[in-house]
Amino acid sequence: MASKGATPTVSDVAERAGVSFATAARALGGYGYVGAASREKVEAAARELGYRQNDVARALASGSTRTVGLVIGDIENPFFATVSRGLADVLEGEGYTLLLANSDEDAGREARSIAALSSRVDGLVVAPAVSSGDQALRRPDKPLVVFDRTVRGLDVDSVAVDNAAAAGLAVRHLLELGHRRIGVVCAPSTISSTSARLRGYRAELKRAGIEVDDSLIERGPFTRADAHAAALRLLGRDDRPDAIFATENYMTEGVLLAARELGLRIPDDVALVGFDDAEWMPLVDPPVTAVAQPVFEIGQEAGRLLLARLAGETAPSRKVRLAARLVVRESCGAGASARR
Amino acid sequence: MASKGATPTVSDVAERAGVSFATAARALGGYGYVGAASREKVEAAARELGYRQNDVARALASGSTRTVGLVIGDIENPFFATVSRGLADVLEGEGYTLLLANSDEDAGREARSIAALSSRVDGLVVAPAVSSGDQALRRPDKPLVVFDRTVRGLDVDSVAVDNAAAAGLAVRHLLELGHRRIGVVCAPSTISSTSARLRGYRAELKRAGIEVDDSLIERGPFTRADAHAAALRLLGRDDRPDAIFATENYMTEGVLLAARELGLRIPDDVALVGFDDAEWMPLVDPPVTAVAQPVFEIGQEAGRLLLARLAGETAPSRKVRLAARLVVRESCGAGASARR
DNA sequence: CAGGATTGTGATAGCGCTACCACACCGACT
DNA sequence: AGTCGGTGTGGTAGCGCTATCACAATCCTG
Repeated sequence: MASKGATPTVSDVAERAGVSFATAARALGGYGYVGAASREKVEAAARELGYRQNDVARALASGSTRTVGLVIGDIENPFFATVSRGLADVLEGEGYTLLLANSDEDAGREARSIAALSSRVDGLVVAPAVSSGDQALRRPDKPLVVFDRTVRGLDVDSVAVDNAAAAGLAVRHLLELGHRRIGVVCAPSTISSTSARLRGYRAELKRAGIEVDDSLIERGPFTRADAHAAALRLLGRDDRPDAIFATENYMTEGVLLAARELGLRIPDDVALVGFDDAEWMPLVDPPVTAVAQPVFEIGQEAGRLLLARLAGETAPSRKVRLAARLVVRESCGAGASARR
Repeated sequence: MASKGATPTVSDVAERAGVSFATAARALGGYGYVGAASREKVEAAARELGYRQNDVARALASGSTRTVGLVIGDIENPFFATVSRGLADVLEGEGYTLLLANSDEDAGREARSIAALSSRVDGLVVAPAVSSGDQALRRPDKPLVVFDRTVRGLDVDSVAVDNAAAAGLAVRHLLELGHRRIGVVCAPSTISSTSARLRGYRAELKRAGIEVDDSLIERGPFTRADAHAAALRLLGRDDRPDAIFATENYMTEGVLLAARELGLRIPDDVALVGFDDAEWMPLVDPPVTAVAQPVFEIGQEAGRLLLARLAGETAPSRKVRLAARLVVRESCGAGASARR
């Protein structure tokens, strides 16, 4: 073994440096006592041999992988992409790496991903696809942080905006501008953030004395294509609503696309308020009004919560609630000031 | 040890099933011979104990992690997000997991990510930030596939579109519509795909008998903010170009934003052709004409190349070149007709 | 019915590290 | 001098698996 062409191990370095395996391991691993002279010899030998430590072996021996698993619905969704960036931002600062798994918003795939990941990570960050949760989530043998959505009866750290209140913001804006028949294009309400947004929508209508018409709520699975189809159904009706609340960015895209195909003008024929802001929203015609979540911060906060647990914190679970804000542009008929 | 509260190991299962460690390991690991009776006993015991195999230990013992590392500039960039989706699509089918690292388009961070990842993955997929490459890339002890960009003198599998030709497509379109002074907003040309696109741009102008004016080429680092600033510089000039070629989606966003701020109408005051299509491009005012890369397929192809190497293929390196196509919408002044 | 192939089982040597222990040495106290 | 804490070093037991061996039992096949 040893020396040949393969990647050098601690033993190889030790031999070359003329010290014991234990000493080389300490110098290389950065633990325990090592004299200055030995350390230098070891470092020189490591450099000459091109030694690189084996993280897998280290993980097995130490019981810590320095890796965090992230399970999300879809990395192509800018919301998740940005969250993962915020998470990576915080984690990488502490030397952790991100292991990624797409659940495709499917409970089965999510469960499998969690199972597969959990033996190779120190902690997990998950946006649970189903609010009823899953065995894998219920007995987490590793620290777990949930974001964007919650799971009934699952008492773990979580971070999200107050979705009901944020949805209220959007609906109130529509109401204030005189819209009364407000439709909704949303994801399945098995997703807790969606159902919370729906709750906020209903509450706001009720407060305004408007009866909720459930037929105005179009649900689709969590994809662009489904959102598009749902929007087409809603806007294709004879008694189409005069405003639409899209509960998520794919849904907003779908409504925009459908309106365009149907030759409907926004906001004149139908107003639109979205949930989740995007870089392109100021750029479309008309610029889209939307609820903006502090997405990057959600990721960062999730990272901080997890880091605290990884550091051994045992306090009761924390629920971090971040504030969302409404970014008013022109798709609801407000401030049609400048252009058009 | 054994039984207590900790996660059960193969030994625990073996003991409970009343078979030897070796037999339990084979049944659980799915290798070697195991009789039907033993297998059942082991499976029952595993179920009762809630056994879950430890991937870290398996990786150390078997020398294979069933994990692939992906090093990209920025997961928030839809291009990379989609590629990673395509990659995951192919890899997960074979039971591989994705380990993700953002390089922020920085050579140093990239090198560190590669170093950190390479001891815990079976193979790497990288979009190299710098065309001159890096030590970590040069002596890959693991299978490596690069995509989108190339590295001088690095002979490894790669997949990308023919960037020069694709850029030519965009520039020719502008030329055919009568635009002569064509500016460029691009990323640093240390990125090989950017420099290839620039090469295509120059070649196309030359072919049309137009002299290249280097002052019309604005470079910025690879961020939205820099793209915006670069676009502002270019469009703010007294002798501003009458058309712009944006070499990447962040650059396209920047140009759109800058034009809007400057009160410039597209395509009347300035035409725009982008590189990389996006869902929102049909939605903006006017709909943006852009070169569309088969992004998902790039990811899939990278996955297939890597999988082949992982399976032991030793053929000389393959360079997969995919075709890009121009999606004509209205931002260059063409077919202001319907909107197809 | 001998003799080889096939199947099932157990024992055990690592994989490349971390972490703990024992020991030796040193200067600095009583 | 005797003893003690701090320091440096080597030895080595695992971490939870995979993989290989040796061996036994069963199965063909001529």
